[in-house]
Amino acid sequence: MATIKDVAKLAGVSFKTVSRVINNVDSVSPALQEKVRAAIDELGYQPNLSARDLRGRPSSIAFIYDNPNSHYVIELQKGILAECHARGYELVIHPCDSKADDIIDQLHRLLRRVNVGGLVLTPPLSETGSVVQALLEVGIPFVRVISGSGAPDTLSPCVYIDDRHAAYDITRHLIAHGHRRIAFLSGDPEHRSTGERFEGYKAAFQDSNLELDPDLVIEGHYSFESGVERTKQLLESPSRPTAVFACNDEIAAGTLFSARMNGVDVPQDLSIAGFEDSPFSRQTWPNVTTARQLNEKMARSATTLLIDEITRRRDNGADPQAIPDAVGVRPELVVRESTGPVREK
Amino acid sequence: MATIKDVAKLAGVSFKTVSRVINNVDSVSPALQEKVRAAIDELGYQPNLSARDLRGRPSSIAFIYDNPNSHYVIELQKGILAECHARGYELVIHPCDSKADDIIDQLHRLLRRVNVGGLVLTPPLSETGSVVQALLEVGIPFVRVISGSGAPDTLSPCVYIDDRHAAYDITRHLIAHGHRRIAFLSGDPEHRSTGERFEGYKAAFQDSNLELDPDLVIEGHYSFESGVERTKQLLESPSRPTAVFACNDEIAAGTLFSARMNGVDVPQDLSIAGFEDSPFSRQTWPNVTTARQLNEKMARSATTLLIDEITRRRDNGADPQAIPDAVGVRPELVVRESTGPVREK
DNA sequence: ACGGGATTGGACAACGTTGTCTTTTAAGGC
DNA sequence: GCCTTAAAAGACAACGTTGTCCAATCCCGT
Repeated sequence: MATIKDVAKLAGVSFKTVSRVINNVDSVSPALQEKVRAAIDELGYQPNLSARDLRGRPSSIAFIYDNPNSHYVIELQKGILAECHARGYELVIHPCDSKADDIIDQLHRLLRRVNVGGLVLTPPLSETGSVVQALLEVGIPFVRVISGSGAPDTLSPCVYIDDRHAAYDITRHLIAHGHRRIAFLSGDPEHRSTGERFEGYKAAFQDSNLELDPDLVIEGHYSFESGVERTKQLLESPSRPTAVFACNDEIAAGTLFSARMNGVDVPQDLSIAGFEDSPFSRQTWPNVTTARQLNEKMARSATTLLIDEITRRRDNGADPQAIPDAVGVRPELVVRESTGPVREK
Repeated sequence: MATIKDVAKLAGVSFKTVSRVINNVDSVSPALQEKVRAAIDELGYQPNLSARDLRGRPSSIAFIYDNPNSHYVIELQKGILAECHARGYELVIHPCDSKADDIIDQLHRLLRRVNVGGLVLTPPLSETGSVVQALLEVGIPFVRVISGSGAPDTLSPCVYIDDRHAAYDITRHLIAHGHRRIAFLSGDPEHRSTGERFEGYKAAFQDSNLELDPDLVIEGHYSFESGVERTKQLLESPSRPTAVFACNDEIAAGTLFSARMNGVDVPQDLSIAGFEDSPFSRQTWPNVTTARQLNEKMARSATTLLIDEITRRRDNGADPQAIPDAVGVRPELVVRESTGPVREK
């Protein structure tokens, strides 16, 4: 119920000055700023968002999602809300069916009804061409959270999974445990993620001033069977590794299986690391060390980008620091029982 | 971008008439109503919610929650959104920590910032006295979703789980399979839910014109052990039942265990029904027939109540039909393998 | 004391909608 | 053709905020 004028009265200044303080920009003397802020605190004043919206300063963003996995959605929502709250925005949520044929229409109606400043799109919507196209036409800012690694284009800012650095982290973890002969079990070579993960693996060796043995880099697929078979080869070869970095948890599970079949103890004889933090990594024994996608963090980063973009457009061009096209969020290393130090001889 | 005036121009009427049509009430001739609606459709006009808000017609409600179970939250959110959408409202979501000591303050700030018409409270917030108290003082409408059965008070409209009717449904299900001797294994007698479920059980017998054998009504607790022990007694007694209605799934699991120990086949020799659709009911073999809480439906009902209340207050007192204090949502019967027809002799 | 620049105040419009009036127009009954 | 009534239009204020402009004030150095 407290308005800007109440604040002004309490602070003993004109309501115009209060407005100036709230939107910081203009030149207000520090003394007055102090007084105004004190009055705001005392009254617990909160600017009325509807009034701002009406005046053309959107104070909300939309979160559009279509994902059956409630856990995933809640994590994203949490991240988005955290940033919204910190920046004084509200969130409008809009679950939908990305395959509905009136999806574009739904979005149009939403954008007419509530004056959102921009949108956060998540998979699979962020990868639906027609949706992206429609938003570009409307000219409203939006950010995409992309499931794959790397940004597909520059149509809008993107947040993606930084596979490369995560792979780097995993490899460094193994190196730190004294491993030097670390095999790389690749996923399908045509998948982008495979290449990214390999780059991280390679970089870790370089940064540690270690030589990488090309014989330990094994091409394969993202499957349990691939892990089983390739590991068998490795264990029978003369240049046996002391550790394996599998390109995903499924492969790692296969590696684990193969090791057990061959009487190889994990992690005493062989350390195994996976990637993805899928259920696989917890259903094996020992549990597999892996890298976990930080969905909440990705969502928060996306929201940061979006709000930056919104304010940049409002303050028209004069970008203090350019807003990046894409931001990678580095998955987190999850150390479990499948990796350990090299066995003493 | 389309405003009321655009619609008016297209329909060839004054913008005031359009406003009247949108808010239906006033007297506008059917012919004009038709024209206006056509224009609205053609333009895809959506009223600007911020403007309405500002004018004192809140067009959003808040969903306040604090629950670690993401699945539960998503289900509720889905139900609330469905109703909001149908009634032209938007949703403001506010996750929070019900045990934070500034929780009341958080709510106050929220209510100042966005002009919500009311709130939907879910457990555990709906059962936090200080929160309910604070909202009453503010005088804003709110609805509570209550986890227990029955409404605790009349401070606000409530939505609760209709245990009684669900128990009725389960008992009727057993009766329909030819069972006449159906034991009732109660939970802790001091729990409200136990009494409610017993009432449903009793009513099913009455409606079927059957006599209820008091020897088959066994007092117990909401525990696996209680189920095991009480079932043992029952199986050894001369008046053995052909079916058991356990007050929750945990008891039912105990009953199942006891039956197996005594060489009793389920469901051939004994049908068993539980209550709650907890993980227990799916982890046993055979899976237990039970009653499932419909969270989405509860949330939707709550939202219906809330929006009804908001509009009632706006149109000031003149309540066309009174809004109920409490609405029960009847859990759904989930038939699984643990219940079947009475064995032929 | 005077000019100049920074700081603050005041007046006003605008955003899109609804509520309250008053006025015009149309329709229907004698 | 006149009166009554209902339907529609019109004018205006209001919600809280921001933006634009201009006037008023203050502090500073000369």
